[in-house]
Amino acid sequence: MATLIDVAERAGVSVTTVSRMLNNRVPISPATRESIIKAMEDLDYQPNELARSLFKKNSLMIGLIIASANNYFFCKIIDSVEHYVTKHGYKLLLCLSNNKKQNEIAYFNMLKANQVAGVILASNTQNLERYLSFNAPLVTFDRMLSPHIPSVSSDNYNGGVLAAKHLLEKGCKRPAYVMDTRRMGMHANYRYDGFADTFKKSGIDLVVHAAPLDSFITMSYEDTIREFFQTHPEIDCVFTSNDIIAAQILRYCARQGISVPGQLKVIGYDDIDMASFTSPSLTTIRQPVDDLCRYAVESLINFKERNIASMTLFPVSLIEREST
Amino acid sequence: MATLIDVAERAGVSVTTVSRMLNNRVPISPATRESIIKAMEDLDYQPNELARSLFKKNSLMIGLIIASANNYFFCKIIDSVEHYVTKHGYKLLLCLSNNKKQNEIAYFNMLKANQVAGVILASNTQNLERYLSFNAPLVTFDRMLSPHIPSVSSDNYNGGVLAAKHLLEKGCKRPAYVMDTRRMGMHANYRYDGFADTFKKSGIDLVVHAAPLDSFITMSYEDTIREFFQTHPEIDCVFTSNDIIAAQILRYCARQGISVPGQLKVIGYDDIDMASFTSPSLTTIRQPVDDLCRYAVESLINFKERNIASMTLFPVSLIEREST
DNA sequence: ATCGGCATGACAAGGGGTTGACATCGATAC
DNA sequence: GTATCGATGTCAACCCCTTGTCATGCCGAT
Repeated sequence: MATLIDVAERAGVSVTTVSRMLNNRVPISPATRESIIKAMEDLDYQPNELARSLFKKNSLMIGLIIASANNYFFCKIIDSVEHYVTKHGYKLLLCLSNNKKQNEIAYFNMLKANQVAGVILASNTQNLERYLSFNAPLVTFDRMLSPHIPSVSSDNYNGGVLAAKHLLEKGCKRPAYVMDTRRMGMHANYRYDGFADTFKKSGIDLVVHAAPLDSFITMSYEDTIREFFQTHPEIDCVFTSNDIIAAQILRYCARQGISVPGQLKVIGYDDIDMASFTSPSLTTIRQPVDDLCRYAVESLINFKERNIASMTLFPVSLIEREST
Repeated sequence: MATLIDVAERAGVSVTTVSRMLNNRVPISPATRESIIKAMEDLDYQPNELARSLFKKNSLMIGLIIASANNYFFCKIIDSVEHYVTKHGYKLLLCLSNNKKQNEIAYFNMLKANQVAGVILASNTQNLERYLSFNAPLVTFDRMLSPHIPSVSSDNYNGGVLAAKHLLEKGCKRPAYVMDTRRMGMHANYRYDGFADTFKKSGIDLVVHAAPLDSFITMSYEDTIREFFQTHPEIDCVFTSNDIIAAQILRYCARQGISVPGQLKVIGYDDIDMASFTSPSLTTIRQPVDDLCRYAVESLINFKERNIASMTLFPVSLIEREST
């Protein structure tokens, strides 16, 4: 690969001049500028980002640690984060942890070793914070690691409330909540709280059914759903902690001849694309994923002081489709 | 961040010794080794990968250029590629091009500037090769860029053959192929060829319907499907160029009261997870995506000579489910 | 006492680029 | 004619780590 020296020689100027031009540090005469540009093109020159970052003590890379790319909701996050990272001239280092603590720690150390400009942590097992030393800005997505680390998430509690109100309006009396295993620090836990609180205000208790840990990584909820229907044939509506569970419930119903929304109303969470592909299409709580991702990325990039620790919630909305 | 110098000072040895230990260049006495390890732990030291890579003239990064992470098939690729990249001690730089040539070129240059160890190109518009200068190993995924660049893909022609044979066995007489827009160099074009050739041998012609360019990025095929059914009400089976189209056809049929597989048999391509979520579940041609990705990653890592240009095809299989 | 081998140290150069200090030189202004 | 300014050059230090060369000191073998 051509280096700065090659470019300078070919353009007949000094290395300093080329470097200064590339970094906009000083006015350059049109003639010089042009000959440098010509030389760069001739040589197909790309400044070595490694050398640059080494000197500047930061690379224009942002790390995203997330459990898997096999889950449709996570894909949306990856897609959106990549978009904003690139838009701001950064690059995305993607780290898929499978939700395992040792992987998360290893990735985190790797990202530090690569001097990343920031890390978005959208995967974690509990008690991770003591392993992380914070020299790069860090923001967590959908979870709270510690009060000192900013987190972004949708307004999960309200999501639960909206779902419950909607089902109450539709006349449901025997609700259920089917969810991924509750894990400490997850904002998603508030979905349940909002949902349960709202039903309780109407004097209605609900059934809760949880999938095994980490089902969401591979999106395999079939056993959970079968089990759920076998143990709770009486329920008349179900709210799920994500659209994937809901979609699989719809499929289960189709096979078992349970009519939706006639016999059972189903409402999901997230509003992934798949929610509108199912049949019947899925009523769901929409998270503004794109906004969340943008905020996460931009808060890393604009990070100044470590003291702006906080929690940022984005509003959710109910999208009514055919399943309720 | 702590540097090598800090570690050496704290361990009471020379920088040279620490570096040599880290790089396994020389035997180190147990006592020294231990005090260095202790110092590294105390200081939470991570060797600066940038400096390391700069000296070694390569970084342990691999770039994946792909159109989007919003498409379920691409997600599988991303997931799998990340897995193998990490397994071999490399890191993944994810680049989402939206299938736009200028983005691809920009990403490619960025990857070169970051001295990546290799690039997997799974996105491209036509005639890209003249923009790429090859100092890093490159492998294309599902497309052929030029005879000099190795490509990996599934055996698409055979996939088409399998689909056609299966439908013929089921007694279909009026087949259709619904696909993404044909683009030059895509291996997926052979799906059509295999499918059409096989039906032609039985004296049967087929209807072809194509979605607008780039529909696959957002997976929006609704208009295409409506149009297709309006113009071709007579068909009795349909093969699609991917499972997402097929899933949306199933949904269309559910809404329109077209019974599957009774009135219409549907067969997809890829075997993404969603294929088993639909109702009825989807018969499809399975690609061994994980094998493809592993091969792509490992062929980059083991790359030695530029002269092993070739095309590598992986076998496909028909997964029969409920839709046929 | 001598020699060889082992573990380590000291030193310098190098990877590619950035930056500050200071010098140079031609052109413009007065 | 001199002061000024703008564009560029020269030089050295620096970012952090790696590596080759040569030196040193210690230990065990002879």
